[in-house]
Amino acid sequence: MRIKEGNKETDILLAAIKVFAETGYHNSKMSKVAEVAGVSTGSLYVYYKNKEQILLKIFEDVWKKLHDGLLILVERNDLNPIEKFDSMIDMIFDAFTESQAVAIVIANEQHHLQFGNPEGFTEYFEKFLKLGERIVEEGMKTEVFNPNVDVKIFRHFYLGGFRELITNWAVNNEDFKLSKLRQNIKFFAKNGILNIKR
Amino acid sequence: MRIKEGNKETDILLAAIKVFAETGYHNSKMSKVAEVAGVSTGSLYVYYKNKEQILLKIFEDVWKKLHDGLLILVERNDLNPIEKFDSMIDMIFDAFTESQAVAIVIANEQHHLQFGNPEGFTEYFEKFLKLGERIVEEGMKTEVFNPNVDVKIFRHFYLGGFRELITNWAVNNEDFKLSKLRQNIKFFAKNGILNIKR
DNA sequence: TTGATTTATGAATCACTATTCAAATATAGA
DNA sequence: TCTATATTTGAATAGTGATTCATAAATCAA
Repeated sequence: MRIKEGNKETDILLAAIKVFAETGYHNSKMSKVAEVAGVSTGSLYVYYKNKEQILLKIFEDVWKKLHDGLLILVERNDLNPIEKFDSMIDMIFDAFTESQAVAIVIANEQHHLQFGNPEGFTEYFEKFLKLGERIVEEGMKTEVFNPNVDVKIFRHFYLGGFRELITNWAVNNEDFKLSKLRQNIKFFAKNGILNIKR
Repeated sequence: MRIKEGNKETDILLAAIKVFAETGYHNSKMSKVAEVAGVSTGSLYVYYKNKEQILLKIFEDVWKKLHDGLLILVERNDLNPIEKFDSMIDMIFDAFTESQAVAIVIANEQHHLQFGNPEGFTEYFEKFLKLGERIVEEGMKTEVFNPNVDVKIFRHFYLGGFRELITNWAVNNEDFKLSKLRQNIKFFAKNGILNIKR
């Protein structure tokens, strides 16, 4: 019996993230991924069924991690909705600023995956959204959040803004200070949802 | 001498918008575009240099139209910054809700084009952004807009939100009422920028 | 009607690259 | 050491689809 040397599965995934981020999924060659991973092209197909499955794995990992984190947050009862909302933004922010390459891949390919696979490309993404909505709806019940805001519209709008901003940071990170980005995003998001009497 | 019959150039562009919106630029075949346009594949190359040039033309048309409209708006001196800001949102909203297919193409391919062509994929997009910034900065000078907001961050965030929302409307338009979308977008955008004393 | 010129065609070309698979290699246990 | 089994390899395959170009068709002017 022979044992696998090293961890090619991980090597391949990391290489794919790097290559996809640099040249975009569609323009990335499997041979390049293999080269960066330090394995043969044949090995790619030992660990992944095909090119698209590699991309899906990248997404799954990101959204699963976010989902699991958010699940814990939602179920805490020592925090009020505003505190949860604030933590949620931090959580998303941290997940995407942890790796510029991952941020770029997610931002660039989410659309294709999301609308290309009608059944939903990863269950964790859908579940993650639902959890986020729960936090917002909790806040609406106690009227700390504006109950007139449409949750679905809110979610699309602010996630879209988030995405665009993070991509631009990832591509041109000298233009943005991360601390300022975080502060601005929180400011925008809260202004959009807090119930403010004027 | 022979005169061209009909307007194949336009037919091809409209067909490309339709096909690209349905299957995504990368998965769209030139033969399909030709079929929908009712011309031969050879004709595509009489009117456009290659596939990418067709995509670029779609973008150029959209951003040029928006740029020209915004230029007129910016230079009016019978409107204050808040009124201009409001009109600007209407203008963008109308441009993208006019054609679902165009909205989908723009939303899906803007990233690839924007970051694939470092010199800027269309001058009109850049100029359009500059004009928008001018409106915001005017408002900051008179302090009707919050001068602490970073214009660049604001712009990326709200355009990103806009984009995400419009795409989802274009793909699943039964989920969103257009009037409600417009109202919500204005609410979010103004909440993000207005200088409100609390 | 004819010839010149422009426009349109679509089969053939050509480049590209994801994927396969037969062979080679490495390891563990006997 | 030797054999069985698992792993790795990369050249060959195979499918795709953008683009080309020789040919045909249409129009106009003479």
